[in-house]
Amino acid sequence: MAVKKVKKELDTTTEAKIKAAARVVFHKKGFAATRTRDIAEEAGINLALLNYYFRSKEKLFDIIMLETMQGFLKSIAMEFNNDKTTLEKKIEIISSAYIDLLIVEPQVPLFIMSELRSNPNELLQNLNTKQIIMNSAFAVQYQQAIKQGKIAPQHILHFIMNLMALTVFPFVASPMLKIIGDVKDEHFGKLMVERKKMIPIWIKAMMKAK
Amino acid sequence: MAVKKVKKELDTTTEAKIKAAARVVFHKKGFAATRTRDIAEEAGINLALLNYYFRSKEKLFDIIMLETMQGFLKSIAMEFNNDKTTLEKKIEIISSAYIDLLIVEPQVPLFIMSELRSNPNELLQNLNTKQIIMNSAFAVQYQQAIKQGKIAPQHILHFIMNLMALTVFPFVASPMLKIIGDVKDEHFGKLMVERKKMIPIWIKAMMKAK
DNA sequence: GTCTATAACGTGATAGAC
DNA sequence: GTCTATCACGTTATAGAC
Repeated sequence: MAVKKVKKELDTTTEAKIKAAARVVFHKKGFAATRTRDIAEEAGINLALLNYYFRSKEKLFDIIMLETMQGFLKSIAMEFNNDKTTLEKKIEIISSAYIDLLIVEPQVPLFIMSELRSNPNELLQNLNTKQIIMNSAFAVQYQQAIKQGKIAPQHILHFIMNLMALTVFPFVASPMLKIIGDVKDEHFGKLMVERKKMIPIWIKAMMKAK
Repeated sequence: MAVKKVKKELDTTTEAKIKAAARVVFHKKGFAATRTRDIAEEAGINLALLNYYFRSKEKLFDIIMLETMQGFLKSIAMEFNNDKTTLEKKIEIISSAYIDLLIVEPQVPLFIMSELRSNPNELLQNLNTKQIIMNSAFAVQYQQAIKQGKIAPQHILHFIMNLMALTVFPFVASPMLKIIGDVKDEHFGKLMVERKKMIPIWIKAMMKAK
């Protein structure tokens, strides 16, 4: 059958299998600690194929890194630029969507942050999330709310830090939290679900405080 | 002079120089990405001396890791167990002390968290911070405040997560935040100082919200 | 204790048969 | 496209002179 492969089958392509495996292993161990052999094994393919399709470990990594960053920032960036929703609604949507995302792929934030630490962040410059967020519909609404005295006059970066901190940090710190708090995986999951309700409430309280 | 070295001089010992260098490099790059040669160079000593004093890269790493974790958790653990201070005062002291600490060594949390990710956490088990926090004076005060209706009935781990998130996360995520927010290092530092004042205010507002 | 030289090993990448 | 075999190199660790 010389029929062109349809999209559904893309995941079973050798190339796709390698990418999927690379994603898993890189996310779990980071660039320096993963061996190309780990990826090949995870993908169930031969080591040579990795270089055949992607030329080098680094090239493969760059692809995974870029896609991961895009996936991670896309959800905020989009909702920040949605001019149909109120400030409060945005907070609910973002934190809820993020926690759902992180329950599925809890290693992503730590992966991104630890890789960004050493890398001369050329990769990031390409993601034009930069001014997309600071000039977003959200930013406008935020400044308006301050002018109207609805929220305390705090730098918008504090807001972004706080929102991300409350949603993302527990996943980044989970190994430590599980030990400090002596919490099992299942219980930890329950706490995260609770946070979906609480974070918007907490954030709103914070924004008014001064 | 066969006089025993006094404490002040300990830092100039070869062994101490290696440890100090190892701390710097491991914190910056993590275990997998650092080469013993990097440490030797940073310490200004010969590579062979590293193995002479510490037997292996891994043994040296374990020492740094343990000391770093202890330093990082000591400050919370101590204040949590201080029964002379009120709940509110504890929050102020902890967040302020932490931010001061992190301004000096901003790489520490990311180092700890990324190394903890892969490691079978035998190291952590030794730190008996485990039940020290959950059975602390703070924990008692926290439960009392809930009973007295002073704060919303939320699992104490949520509180710990929130306090750590607000103080620690900006340092963990700083590379990303600097790009998203287009912030220079100097401005970032100013934001962190602002947070010393704000975090206790925010936390108190959150604790009452429901 | 400190150095140089080198051994022993792991890992990324490729050549070449199929 | 996929495999086996192997190269080339960097890195950890040690032997042995000083």
